[in-house]
Amino acid sequence: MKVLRIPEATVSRLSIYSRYLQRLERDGVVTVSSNEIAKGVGVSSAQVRKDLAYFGEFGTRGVGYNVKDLMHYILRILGLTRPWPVVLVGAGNLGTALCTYRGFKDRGFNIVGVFDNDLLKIGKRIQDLEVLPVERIPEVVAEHNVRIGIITVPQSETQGVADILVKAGVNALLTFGPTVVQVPEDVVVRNVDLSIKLEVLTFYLNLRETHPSAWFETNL
Amino acid sequence: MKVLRIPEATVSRLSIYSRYLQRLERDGVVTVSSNEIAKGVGVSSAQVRKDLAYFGEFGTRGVGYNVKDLMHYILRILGLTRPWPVVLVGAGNLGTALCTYRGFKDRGFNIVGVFDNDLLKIGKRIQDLEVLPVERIPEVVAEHNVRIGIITVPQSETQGVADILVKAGVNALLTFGPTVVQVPEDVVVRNVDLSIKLEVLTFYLNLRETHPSAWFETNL
DNA sequence: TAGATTGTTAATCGATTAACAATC
DNA sequence: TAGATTGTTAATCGATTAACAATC
Repeated sequence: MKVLRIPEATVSRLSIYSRYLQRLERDGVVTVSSNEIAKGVGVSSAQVRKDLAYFGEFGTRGVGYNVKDLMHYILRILGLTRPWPVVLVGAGNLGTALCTYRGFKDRGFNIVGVFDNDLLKIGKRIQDLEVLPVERIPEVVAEHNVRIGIITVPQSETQGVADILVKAGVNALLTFGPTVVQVPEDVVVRNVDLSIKLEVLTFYLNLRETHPSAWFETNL
Repeated sequence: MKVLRIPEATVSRLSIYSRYLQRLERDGVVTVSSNEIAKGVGVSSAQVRKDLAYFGEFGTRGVGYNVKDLMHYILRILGLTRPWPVVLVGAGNLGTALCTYRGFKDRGFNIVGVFDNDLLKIGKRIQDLEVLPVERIPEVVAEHNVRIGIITVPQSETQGVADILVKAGVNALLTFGPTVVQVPEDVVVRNVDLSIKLEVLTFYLNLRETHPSAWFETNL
């Protein structure tokens, strides 16, 4: 039984490599070395080769990698060679921001449904989508075979919305804020807590103020 | 020369512990053990004790930690015992979402200025703030002694805005999207790329589809 | 062939965990 | 004193890096 254990950091870096390769391709570059990729994105060349080695052999010794091919391989590893329909629950400011965020569409994420339970928001148009009541989640998820849900409702409602999405068949969730949601173990959840991000900054600023900088070293 | 090397994960966890402690305090809990904190936030109790041990001895052997005291110690470590003025550049949907996000104010982050260079947005009111032209960044940063800037402008303008902020005296930045900004080495930058987060999800979904699940194991 | 760069192994580094002496 | 839990050390685990044989 083959066991493949991939560091999450590797997956994130693959995503970064693929963007760099897209830029190289736009610039007409045909071949690239692990060393160039490494410099381009700020990691070591051994790291680049190791990350790729988890998934196969994509280069030519003595030559390097074909930009277009490698980009395509990585996109395939990340599952990005096909579009992913996504539903978004919570049509507040953050939800609206994510709906209009071009970075999603660029990578093949299509928001196919926006939901809210606020009567003032239902019926509103965001881009070319109408905000629908939460009750219609199962219908839209089934229709588009949606696997991914983004939850941008207030913290207190996040668990409830997660339950509805999971029941409807969604098996990957992106949540925001300090919430931790309980889901069946076959559902993947990732969370973005912007306040924690800011607190990493204040920790660092505070440390530098309270202690002479020469005395400390952090890996932040 | 004392060298203190703190894993960034430790800092993030401290932030999580402090929220959990706040909840306990609201519930009137006086004492808590590392084991209870661990269960409450989903890490090991050794991890909790180790994270705290970087900064001092906060507990009583045989008893545990005083909830209120420990919470305060952690907030002090994170630099959160004082308010932090923050400026936000980019008054689009994401910027507006962050301005109205209560999670920031709850942790002492006060947005004291919102800027944009779009004439249609300048003068608009977001909460109790008026959107100001980018030219006024130095003035506001100086007036409130701002150390932290959040950049929510389009990718192509991020570097330029970072330069303006750094020149104005800001030394911590939070950026969004796939951008990597160049800053002097005394400036701390953290980035949130929501698309990468989604790609971690698609990687996982894709892996499960393309390979029999029993054959693989990831640490995602 | 000489030069270059990959793929991979072994060494290193760093973070987490287990275990336990200290001590309330 | 007996029971509990901390603070800390040493062991373990896992990820990164250095180095080099393979090979274009």
